[in-house]
Formats: sequence, C-alpha cells, structure tokens
Amino acid sequence: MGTKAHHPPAATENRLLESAGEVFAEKGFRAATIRDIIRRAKANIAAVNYHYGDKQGLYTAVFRYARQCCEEQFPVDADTGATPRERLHAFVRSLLLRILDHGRPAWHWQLMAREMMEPTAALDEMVEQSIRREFAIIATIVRDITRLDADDPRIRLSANSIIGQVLFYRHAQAVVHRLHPEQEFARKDLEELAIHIADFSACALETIAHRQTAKENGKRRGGTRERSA
Amino acid sequence: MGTKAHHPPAATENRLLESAGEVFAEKGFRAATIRDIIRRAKANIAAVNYHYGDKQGLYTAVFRYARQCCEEQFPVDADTGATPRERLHAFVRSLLLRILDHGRPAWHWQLMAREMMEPTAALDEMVEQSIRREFAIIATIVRDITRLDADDPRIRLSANSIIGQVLFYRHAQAVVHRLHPEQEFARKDLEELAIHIADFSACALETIAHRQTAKENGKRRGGTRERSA
DNA sequence: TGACTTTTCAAACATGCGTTTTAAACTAAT
DNA sequence: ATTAGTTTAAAACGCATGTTTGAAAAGTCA
Repeated sequence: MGTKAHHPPAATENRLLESAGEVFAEKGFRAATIRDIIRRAKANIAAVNYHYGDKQGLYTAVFRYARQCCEEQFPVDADTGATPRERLHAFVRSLLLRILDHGRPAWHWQLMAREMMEPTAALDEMVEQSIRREFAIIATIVRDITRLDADDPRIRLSANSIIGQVLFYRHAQAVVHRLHPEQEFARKDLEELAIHIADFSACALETIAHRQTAKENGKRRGGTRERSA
Repeated sequence: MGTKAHHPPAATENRLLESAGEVFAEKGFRAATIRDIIRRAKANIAAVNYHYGDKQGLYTAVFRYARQCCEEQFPVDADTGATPRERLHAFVRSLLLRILDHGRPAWHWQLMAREMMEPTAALDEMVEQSIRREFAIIATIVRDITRLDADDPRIRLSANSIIGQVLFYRHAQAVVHRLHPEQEFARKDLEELAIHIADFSACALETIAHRQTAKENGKRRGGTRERSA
C-alpha cells in the first residue's frame, strides 16, 4: 500500500533519491540537511517524512538505490580477457572508472567511501551483497597468476594491495590534487593509471609466482621461508 | 596576552585538546558537539570559546597539536637501513604503525583520514608541512630501486601505489574487518603486513628496474614502449 | 459527478546546537 | 588586604534542524 496506484508519478521519490544522494555524498549524513535536499528536488519539506519516514529512512533508501544503479550500469565483468593478466587489468580498470569517472552517478562511490570510513548498518548490507563478490573475483585472479594454494594468506594480502592502490585515488583524492596539481584525471589519464596499477601488481604477483614454482621444484631442500628485508 | 601568566595551569587547555581530538576523530567536525567535548574534559562550556574563540578555532588548534605530537613521537626515519629495499620496508612499517597501532595518540590519523576525505583549510597546512616531505622520501626510495629518471612519471605512480596499499587498511578498515573477521590487527599482524606490502612493492619495482636496464642496454634497437595487457 | 485515497503544501513545534553574557572564583603583585 | 587580571561557572540567547500537523490539491475508481 502506498508504493503502487500510479505509474507516471513516483517522480518525486526519484528526484528525492537523486538529490539526497548528491547531498549525502557531498556533506555526509549528519551535515546534510533535509531542507537542502528538498530544495534541489523541488519537493516539499514533508515529502521525505511522508515517503521514507525520517531522514535515516531516506538514507538507507538512497543506499539501496545506489547499489541498484551501480549494478545495472557496471555488470561485474569477471571473464573479460583471456589471460589472468588481462583479467587483472580489466578488473582494475573497471573499479577505477567506477570510482573516479566523472560520469552520471558520480555520488555513488563517494557515499560508499564515507560508509567505509564511518560505517553504519548500510555498510553491512553492502559488504554482503556487493563487496564480498568483487573481492572473490580479484582473489581468483590473484590465485590464477600466483598459483598459490587457495587458503594461502598471501592471496588475501595481495588482493588488498591491489584494491588499496585503486581506492587510494578516491580516499586520498584531495591530497593527490594538492601534491600534484598539474595532474588532472581525465578519462585518458585514468586509462594510463589503470595500466600502471595492473602492471605494477602483475609484476609483483608474477615474482611471487616464480618463487612459488621454484619452491615446488626443490621441495625437499629446505623448509625455511624466504624473507625480504 | 592570555596564553602566559601561569605555568602549572593550561591544564584545561590540554584536557580540552585531548578530548576534542577524540571527539572530532570519532564524529567528525560537524557531528562533534562542544558539550560532548567539555564533558569529557571536565571543563565548562564557555572554556572553548574563551581559549580558542569558537569551535573552528578549537579544531585547527587540535590539528596543530596532533601534528606536533606525531612528529616528536615518530621522527621521520629516512635513513634506516642500508639497502633501498630495507629503507622501503622501514618506510612502510613506520607509516603502517603510525596509522594503525592502537597506541596512545590513536585519534591523530583518524582525523587526518577525515581531512583527506573532506578537506578543509587544515589539510593544506598538513600537506605542505608533513605529507609533501614524506612523499619525497618514498619517491627517493622508489627512484633508488628502479633507477628511473627523477622526472619519470612512474616514480610518482609507484609511490602512490605503495602509500595506497598502506592507507587502505586505515580508510577501508571497516570493510576489511567485515570481510575477514578472523583477522585481528595486533602488533604482530602489523609487522607481517608491513613485510608483505614492502615485499609486494619491492618485487614490482625491481621488475620495473630490470626492464629499465634492459632498455638501456639495447638503446638503439627500438623506441616503442612495452605494454602490459 | 462524487466519494475515497494518495500526495503536496505551508506553517508551526520541539530540540539541540554554537555562542554570548554576566558574575563569581582564583591568582599574584602592590 | 586591596587591587587588577585571568580563569571558571551557570544561565540564557538566537538560530537551524528534524519532525509533526492539518488542510488543500491531485488523482483514482464507481
């Protein structure tokens, strides 16, 4: 009851979700004001309470809306590319573009970044329904390149390393801009950035892979682990 | 006028800075309330306006205080270790411990992480007086390992990759915990983590270095750049 | 059209916030 | 002890915010 009975409308609800997404992403949950949201949405102030109960209800609705948009716009391209190295590049590129591309749903990932830093209940839902799946994909790629055992902790660590390199440009964007003002992140720059991160990571993973095969070849010779520094 | 004329006191000011640091780090500037701060500091509500003018003044004071504490507690250990690889490990370890160690000034880096995401004027000061110097250090290490030209963009990109791997565990801490609840970040785990990140990065950098020397040896043969995928 | 539901609207309410004010308590020098 | 200067204390002010209210408007179906 309430959410049906009209096909063309729901326009206010959509405008509300879009505006709320922008404002929540820009200001954060607390600093965002309902009055600002409804002004952008050209709606009345009581609309948010009528449709979503209260501010928190609107917030969680925005989150569901964002995830839904993200998924239909960027289907998880797990099998793009034949070689593991190509799949690594595809993964990095996809994540990087989603995070930084100045395209339409620009606020989705800004919201997610906020949640990562200051988690609410919305983050749990997001982890279980999106992030865990993505992590499994990159973990598989890492495993294919390194040929490590599935439960080797280095797989998890390496996957974190790769994701961390990408997310850096979202979380520390302000610092990067201040540190290197000349660097602008147009589409072309993002492509080069994706190539670097994928290459950087692939080099590391392949070295680990070589160690692994070397150890397997000389199994009997020694049980000690090699170290770096 | 006002900040002298008493040696033993200034106790309220210090308690105010400590409490404010905690609260600002936990809640963010906007969500933090003066009443919460002065309650923890066991001070009167007018104290913050008397000593720092207003809430914003307290915030910037807290930032200066945090940077000062950080610097005297963790002097930049640029020359620790002989080989570039050892220096890389020392750098990563130092940054990782500062960011995640549950030691005393726990809120300093949480504050910084907030500033990175939602920059105010305080970030500019921080970039110029701390971050830029740290970035130069890691850039030098990268250059020593790869032997790239000082102005090669790959140096900047690789430095970002290294820092990104470390900062990931601060910025996405909530996600990491939800994804792998079994992983706890005690001191021992942090040491292992530092070894992984340093090793992962060193492997990547050394592969880049090998490419570089190979290219220098066969200079005349071709001007095309090698690509990854 | 006319009863009925759903949505929009403007105004008011209650609360928590940063800030100001006024005075009291304390400290130290004369 | 008196005085001047500094710090603390409690109460109040003004304002912006989330939320509620009650009625008007729009839409739906007979």
